[in-house]
Amino acid sequence: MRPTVHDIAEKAGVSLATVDRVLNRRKGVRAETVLRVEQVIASLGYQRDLAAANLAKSRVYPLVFVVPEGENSFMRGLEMAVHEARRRSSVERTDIKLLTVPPFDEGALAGALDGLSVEGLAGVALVATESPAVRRSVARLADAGVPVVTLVSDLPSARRRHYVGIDNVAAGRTAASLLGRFLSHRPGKVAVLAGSMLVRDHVERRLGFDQVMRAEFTNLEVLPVIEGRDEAEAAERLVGEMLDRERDVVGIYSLGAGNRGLISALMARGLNGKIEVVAHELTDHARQALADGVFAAVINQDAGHEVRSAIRVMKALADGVDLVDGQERIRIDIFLRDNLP
Amino acid sequence: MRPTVHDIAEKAGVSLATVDRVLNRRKGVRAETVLRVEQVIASLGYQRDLAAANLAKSRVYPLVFVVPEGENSFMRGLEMAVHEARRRSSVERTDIKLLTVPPFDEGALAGALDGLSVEGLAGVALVATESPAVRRSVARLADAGVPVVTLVSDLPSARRRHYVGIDNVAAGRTAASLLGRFLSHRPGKVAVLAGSMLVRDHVERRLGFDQVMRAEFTNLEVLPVIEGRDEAEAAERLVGEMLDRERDVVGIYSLGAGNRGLISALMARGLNGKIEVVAHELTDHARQALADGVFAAVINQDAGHEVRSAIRVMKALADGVDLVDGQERIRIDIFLRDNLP
DNA sequence: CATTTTTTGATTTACGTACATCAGAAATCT
DNA sequence: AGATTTCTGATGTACGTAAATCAAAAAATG
Repeated sequence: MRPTVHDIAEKAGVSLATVDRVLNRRKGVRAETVLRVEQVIASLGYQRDLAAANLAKSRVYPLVFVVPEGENSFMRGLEMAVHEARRRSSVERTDIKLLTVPPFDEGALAGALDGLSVEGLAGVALVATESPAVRRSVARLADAGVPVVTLVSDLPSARRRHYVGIDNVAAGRTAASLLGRFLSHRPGKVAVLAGSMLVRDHVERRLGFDQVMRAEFTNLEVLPVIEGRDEAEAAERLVGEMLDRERDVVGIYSLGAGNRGLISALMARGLNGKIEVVAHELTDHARQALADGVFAAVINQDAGHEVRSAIRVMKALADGVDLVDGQERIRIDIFLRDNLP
Repeated sequence: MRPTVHDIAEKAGVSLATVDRVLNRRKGVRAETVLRVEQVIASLGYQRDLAAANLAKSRVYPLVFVVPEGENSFMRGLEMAVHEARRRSSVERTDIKLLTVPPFDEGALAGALDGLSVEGLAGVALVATESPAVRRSVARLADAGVPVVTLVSDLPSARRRHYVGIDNVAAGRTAASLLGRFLSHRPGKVAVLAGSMLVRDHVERRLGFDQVMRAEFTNLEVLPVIEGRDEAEAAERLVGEMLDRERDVVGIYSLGAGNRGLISALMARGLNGKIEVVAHELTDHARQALADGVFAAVINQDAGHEVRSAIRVMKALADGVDLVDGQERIRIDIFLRDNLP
């Protein structure tokens, strides 16, 4: 049997009220007594029963998710996952608010964060855009004692408590490794399509991709990055121009969300299947492209997992409880035509 | 606010005791009254507060894991994951027993299951070996109302309630797809090293592998399966003989646990890096082989995830609660040299 | 109709914690 | 020393459910 507050009170020779005061850091206890009680707590290895505590407090966890709006399918999937989680709110004692902000817009993101009333907030999860204003907004929340978690794209060294998402450098390395091996020492050029170099995940993927390309696949020349702002039209146009301009393009790494445009550009030129493409995020279009042989591989992160993980992490941080690390590591999924779920 | 038993009692015009009797299927309530109360429960959308109920009952979940013993590194990892979970027992209200049985031994497994006292058992998770005796033992547990879950290797159509593990056909297909693309239309032979065709996961992986090989990579000839019983020495000897006998072996799919033996056989002949190898399970040896370029890819299932999932599933089944499906889907991890964690 | 059996209500205790109140003890100050 | 402030104890209520007891009411039985 695990020890209870009663056991502590008895062993420390104090009343239940005093134990409660110590446990919940309420004032009105002599330092000396606090120490004695804390020693007993440690010696008994007491851990509060969170379920009982939450019951007594009628605890709910008010959480906020901030996600970029727009046509980006992955973000829409993330939003759906948040709604999904919301349906479990009564069981999980959460109260989830979802905010959407214009993509790649530091001011809007910072503004949304600053607009949050900090009162009783148990956690904030945001898809981060790199900027000083956003860092300041995160710092404000942190100062107010609100656990902040970054989602999908990190903001390292900011005062976020945790990052929920894949290792994007590793994702880029994986993409390069797959592409390089699929092209097995055939010479040629490789193009990279990104959304924007303002979001960290894209920067990191590119970094990882370049690392491996340069080190292992010297037969391939990596062309300058195309920034399609994660919009289908822009991506189609830019990729089209590149394809018309360059000769010997044998591979493309699409590390952002412009997949629909990319597919159109390839199809329009009858290059589908002739160029090896590795893309990110298993959206409907990407899935179709895989099945059709337009994409060779898709690297994915599971939005449902990420949202559930973010919720677990925010609750744990709010409660000051340990995380099960392995459980919160978001993994890189690799899909080929033959392992589509 | 979600409705409580008090709300039900009030609205149904009965006492709390009667509500309790209905909710917990105790006798002593007229059929007519039961109906009325149940209607109110449905109309209010009442859901019992599991945390409060477990608190009142001082509920613990006695669980049993049955895992094959022996040198199989993956199974040892699984065992470690169970011990890890055990450390969280007090928080998760579990009481976990771990049994090990000789591998590939139907009788031993069935015996272990039959030896379990069913009293109050909240769930059993086993790594299944295909056999009528095992099916019977599973049926006995099911009859006694104990939720049974298969782990890693399934026993479909038996009375297990859930399977926790990867889709092994998809894994085999993935392996074939990777191997085929890495060898990009080079002609040659491909060998398959399995543990035993008595365990379903190995059978299914082979099936998926053959499907894709036959359909997409006709340039490659798949050699008859080598059964190494997941033992290093046997695997080394059998693979060695195969390598000495066959010419033009360009790829190997190791779908079982004989990786150490496989690596030795390749090294001894200086074939490391010359033959593309796709293997299963990211053990220490496999990791090293990946880093050294002996293995091209490793397909993995995360033992920690599987154990945690099995526990969640058994608890949910014992409580008659819905699962979050997406959360319990075990994913196929693909590791290349460049995305090793 | 009386008797037995079944059903129901009322009430209480428990689970482990949170939190509030009030009185009394101990320490600190004047 | 008396007054004030700071601690501490005792006690009770609450959270939502489980479970037990006993009495009363209703129904079924003879």
